[in-house]
Amino acid sequence: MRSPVVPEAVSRPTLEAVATRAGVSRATVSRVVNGGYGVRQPLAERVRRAVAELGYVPNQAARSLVTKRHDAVAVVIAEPEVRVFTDPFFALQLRGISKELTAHDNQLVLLLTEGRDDHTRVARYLAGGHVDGALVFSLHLDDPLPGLIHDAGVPTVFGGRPGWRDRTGTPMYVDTDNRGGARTAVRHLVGLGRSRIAHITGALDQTSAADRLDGYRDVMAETAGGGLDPSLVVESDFTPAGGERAMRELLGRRPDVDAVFAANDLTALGALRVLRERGLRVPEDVAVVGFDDMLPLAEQSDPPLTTVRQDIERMGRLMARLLLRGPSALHGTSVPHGASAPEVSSAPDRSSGPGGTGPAARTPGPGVILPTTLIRRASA
Amino acid sequence: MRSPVVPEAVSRPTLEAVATRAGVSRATVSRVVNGGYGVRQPLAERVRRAVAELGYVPNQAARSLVTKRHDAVAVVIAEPEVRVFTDPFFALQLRGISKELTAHDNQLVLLLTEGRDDHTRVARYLAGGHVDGALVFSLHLDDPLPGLIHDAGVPTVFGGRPGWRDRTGTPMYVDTDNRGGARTAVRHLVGLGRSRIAHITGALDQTSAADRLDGYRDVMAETAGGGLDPSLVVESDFTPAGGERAMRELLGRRPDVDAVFAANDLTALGALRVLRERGLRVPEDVAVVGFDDMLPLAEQSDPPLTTVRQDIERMGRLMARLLLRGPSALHGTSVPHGASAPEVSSAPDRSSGPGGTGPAARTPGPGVILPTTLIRRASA
DNA sequence: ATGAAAGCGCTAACAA
DNA sequence: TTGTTAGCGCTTTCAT
Repeated sequence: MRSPVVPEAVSRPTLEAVATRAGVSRATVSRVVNGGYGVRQPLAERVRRAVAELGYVPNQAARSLVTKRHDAVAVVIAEPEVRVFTDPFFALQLRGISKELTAHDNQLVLLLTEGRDDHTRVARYLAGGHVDGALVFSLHLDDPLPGLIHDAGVPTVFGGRPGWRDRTGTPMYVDTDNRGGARTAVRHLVGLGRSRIAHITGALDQTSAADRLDGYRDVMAETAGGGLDPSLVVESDFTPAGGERAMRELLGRRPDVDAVFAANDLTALGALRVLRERGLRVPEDVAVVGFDDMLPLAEQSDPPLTTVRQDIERMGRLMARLLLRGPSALHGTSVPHGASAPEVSSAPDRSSGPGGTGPAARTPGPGVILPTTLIRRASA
Repeated sequence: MRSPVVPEAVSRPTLEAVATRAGVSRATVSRVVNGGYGVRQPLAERVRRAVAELGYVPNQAARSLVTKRHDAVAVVIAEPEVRVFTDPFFALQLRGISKELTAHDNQLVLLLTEGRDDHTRVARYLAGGHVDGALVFSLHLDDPLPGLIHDAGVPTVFGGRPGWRDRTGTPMYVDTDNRGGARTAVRHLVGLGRSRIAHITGALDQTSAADRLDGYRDVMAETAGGGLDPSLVVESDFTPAGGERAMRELLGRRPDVDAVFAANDLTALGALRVLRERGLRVPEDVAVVGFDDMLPLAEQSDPPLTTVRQDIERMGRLMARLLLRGPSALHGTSVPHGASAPEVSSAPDRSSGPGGTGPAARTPGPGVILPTTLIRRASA
C-alpha cells in the first residue's frame, strides 16, 4: 500500500541549471559541489555564486543512484515491550547516535518494530539498499531479526552483546560492562558489611540481565561464608511492577535479607516501595543498589538511589562510529583487558566530554565494552 | 564532510534481470511490481516467480529519481534542552508516528537538532527533497526553524500549537487541549473545596505552558471570591528542579496555599518533594495536580499523582496521518467546537483502541486539538 | 495487454 | 583543468 501523493515541493534547480548559469559544464559544477578539487579558484567561485543564487541543493536520489551510497544509517529498535518507552535509555542512545551520524553527514532512519510482521518489513527495507548500515537494539535470545538482517547483507553493529551463537562470525557490538558493574555494586554492599545480599534479576532472555546476574554470582561466590544461596535470587523483568513482586517474594522467603542489588533502577524503585510499605528502613535495614542511573528517577527516589551508571549516550555514539569507520574508530581508545577507569565516583558528574570515545573502552574481539561507575547516594 | 565508504552490500538484481528471466520487458515487470494493473494473470505470475527467485527488491533511489516521491517523512525534534530526553513524551510521539507511517509504507527519518548550526543543516536536508514531508516538534517562540522549514517548501505538520504569527498562512498542527485540560484540573481542585489554588507554570515561551496558564486563569477568574491573585502563580520550566524551586518560592509568599496545579508531572514531583520536606501532607494540607500522566512516574510518586492525561501516542499518529492524507484524514473524527469526550475517568484505562483517531478531536482551523482526561489518584 | 524508448539528476570515466 | 558522454535503475508516455 502506497500513500496518496503528497503535494510535491516546487521543482528545484538542477545541476544543469547551475552549469548554464555559471557558464560551465555539469561536470565542473559537480566537482565544485563535491569539494571543488581540481577546479581553479575563479571558476569555482563563479559556480558557487550560481549555486547560491539559484538555491541549488543536490538531489540525493540521483546521487545515490550512481554512487550507490546513501549517507544514511538505519536504527532498528525491536520493541515488543513498553519498557523501552518508559525509560530514557532509548532516547539517550538515539541522541548519541544522532550526534555521531550528523558529524559524518549521515542521516538517521528509524525503524521501530512491534512484532513479527515488522521484522520482514525491516529485513526488506535493509535489503532494499536504502542505507549504508544498520544499528540494532533490544534483542532477545530468540529474536529472528539478526538472521534476517544478516541475510540482508548490510553492515551492522548491535547494541548490547548478542546472545546467539555465530551463524556468520561474531557480529560487532557495543555493550556496557554489565558483569563488572554488577560486581562493583555487590562489592559495595559487601563493603557496607552486608552479608545476606539478594539480587532481583532482569529479563533473563536479555544478555544484559544474564551478565548482571553473573556479576552478582562472581562476588557472592568469592565472599567469606560464600556459596551461592539460590533463595537470594529472584527472577524479574526490569519493570517497577516486577520489582515489587520480586521484593515481596524475597521478603517472604528471606525476611533476614539486608541488601538488594536490583538489575535496574526501575526494579529498584519497585523494591523500594515494597520496603517502605513494610516499614523497613533503607538503607538501615535493607540497602538497595540499582543499575542505569536513570535520571531523574534515581536522584529523586526516596531515598535517592545508589546505582551503577552506564554512559548510554556514549554507547550510541560508539556504535555509530564503529559502523561508519570500522573497528579503527577505537584507535587510541582500547586498553588492555584488565585495565579500567576509576570505578567509583562520588560526584554525580555526568559529562564525559563531547566527542571522544572516552576512557577505558574494552574491546574483546568484535565487541566494545564500556565501563560503569558506581554512583553513591543514600540507598546504600 | 562525507564519511569513508562503508562496504557495499553485494549488487542486487535489477528490473532488467527480472525481465530477462521472465522473458518480458522491463515495463511489464515494473507494472507487476507496482500492483500489476493491466498485466494478464499468467504473465504476472511468471514475473512474480522471477522476482521471488532472484530476490529482487526495487531500488528506491532510482524510483524516487523519476517519481519524485520518497515514501519517507522527516521528524524534526528541536531539542535545546535535556528535558525532552528525560520524559517519555518524545518516545511515545515517535511510536505513534512510526505506526502510522509504517501502515502507509513510509519511512521515518529522524532529525535531531542541538543548536543553531543544526538548524541550517536540517533546512538544507528538507530542501534537498529527500522526504515528502516533515513533522516538527518542540518549538519555542523565537525559534527560527519554522521559517527555514517553510522556505524549504516541504509540507509540514507541527506538534503543538505554533506560537508565531503567520508568515505563510497558519500551518497545520496537532495539539493537546492544554487550556481545557488545565481548566479541568483546576475545577477539580475547586470541587475539592480548595480556594487558594496556585499554579506552577511551564516554560512560558512554549505555547503548551502558556495555554495551561490561560486555562488556570479561566477558572480562577470565574471562581467565587475570584479575581486572579498573581502571588499564586510562579513561573517555572517543566523540570523537577524547577518545580522544587517554584514550590519553595510559593510557600515563601503564600504559606496558606491549599492546592497546586503544576504545568506537568515532573514539576509536580518536584513540588511534592518540597511539600514532604516541609512536613506538609498531600493532599490533606495541599492538594497537587499534574499534567501529562507520565508513567511510571505519576503512578509511583508518593502519593500517586492526580493528573491530566494527554494521549501522546495518538498525537503522533494523527500528525503523521494529517501529513500523509491531508485534513481529510480527520473525516468522521472532528466534532463541533463545543463538544467533548467525558473529561473524567476514574479507571486508568490507557487504551484508546488501536488505529482510529478516537473520539472528540477538535479542529479549529488548520489545527487539531486532542482532548484530555483527568486521572484521579491520591494527590488531589 | 505489452514493448520500445526517453529520460529523472547526477557522477565518473575518458577526451581534449 | 575542463568538457563530453555514458550510464545508475526505474517509471512512463507512446506505439504496437
